[in-house]
Amino acid sequence: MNEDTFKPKYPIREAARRLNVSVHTLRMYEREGLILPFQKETGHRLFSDSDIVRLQCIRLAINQKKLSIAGIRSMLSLIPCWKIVSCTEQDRLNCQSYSESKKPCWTYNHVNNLCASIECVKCEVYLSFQDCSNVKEAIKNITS
Amino acid sequence: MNEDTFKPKYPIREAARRLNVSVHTLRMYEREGLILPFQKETGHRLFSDSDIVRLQCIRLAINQKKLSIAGIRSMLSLIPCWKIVSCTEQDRLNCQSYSESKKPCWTYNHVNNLCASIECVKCEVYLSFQDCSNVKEAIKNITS
DNA sequence: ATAAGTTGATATTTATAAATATCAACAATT
DNA sequence: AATTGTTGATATTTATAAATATCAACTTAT
Repeated sequence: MNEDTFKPKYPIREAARRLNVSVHTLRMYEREGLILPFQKETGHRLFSDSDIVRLQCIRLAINQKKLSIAGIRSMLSLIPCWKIVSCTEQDRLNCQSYSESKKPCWTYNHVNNLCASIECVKCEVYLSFQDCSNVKEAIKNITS
Repeated sequence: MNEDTFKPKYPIREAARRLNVSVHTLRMYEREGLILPFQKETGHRLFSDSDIVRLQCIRLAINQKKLSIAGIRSMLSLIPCWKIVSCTEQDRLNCQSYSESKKPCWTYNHVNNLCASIECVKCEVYLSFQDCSNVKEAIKNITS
């Protein structure tokens, strides 16, 4: 976890090569809400080392742990983001992600709350769940 | 939710008939940790109306929401049981379910903690998650 | 210029989870 | 007695998610 862990680096083809999956698969994971890669103003994606680790966790969850993409999405939807970014009660009331729970918070278009002023791709919630099996730890931490 | 919601009633064959699945499938769900039906001293299972509802939710999760059994198990593993049954810190330290997070708490053989003196099948944690999509609500409740 | 990227759609392949269907040997229920 | 239940194992079927492979039309990078 050095200083450029989160630095956008690899074009999609290179990321796919490193993960041994197809380019299409990476776009699918994005469409499904599992990842949120950096995009240049031109629309071209650049993947960071953190993204690679995140994707390795996703691959592990699918191939070894036998979770479906929907299952991973459901797990990520349980991250108590409102505690991590310190939402006010009013923020929560205005948050679709808080009231629903079908998609990870970073897949929503946030309006009228704390997250409206944050880019999800740079948000602590997204960045700290590089490893998708850490959701329970997060729940423990906020309740202790 | 009347007084006999949780009363053991239906033999496995009758439960399977009501849910339109095979008897084997119900046993599989149990082996996978998703359900915990009452068992007579003879080993014969009896399913309650609550079990039927629970199983309907499981069927919905698999067939409509596209979760795998492993995915449902992972979701249920995130229930903050230690808050629901008011574990002490020492209870938590002695709890395999707290330290791991691969199976729902009711699938563990509890020793040296609060749950050692409770039958999981009668525990509030198990009984209150009849609807497996309520995990986020539970997380919200304990953090507010 | 060539290579690599984009979106969006569609079609196919592949892998495998989910479910069913079997055994056998035995016990409990009605 | 006949039915329904138990465990445990195995084998097969079925459904479908996951992944790949295609298009086309276009844009960006080197």
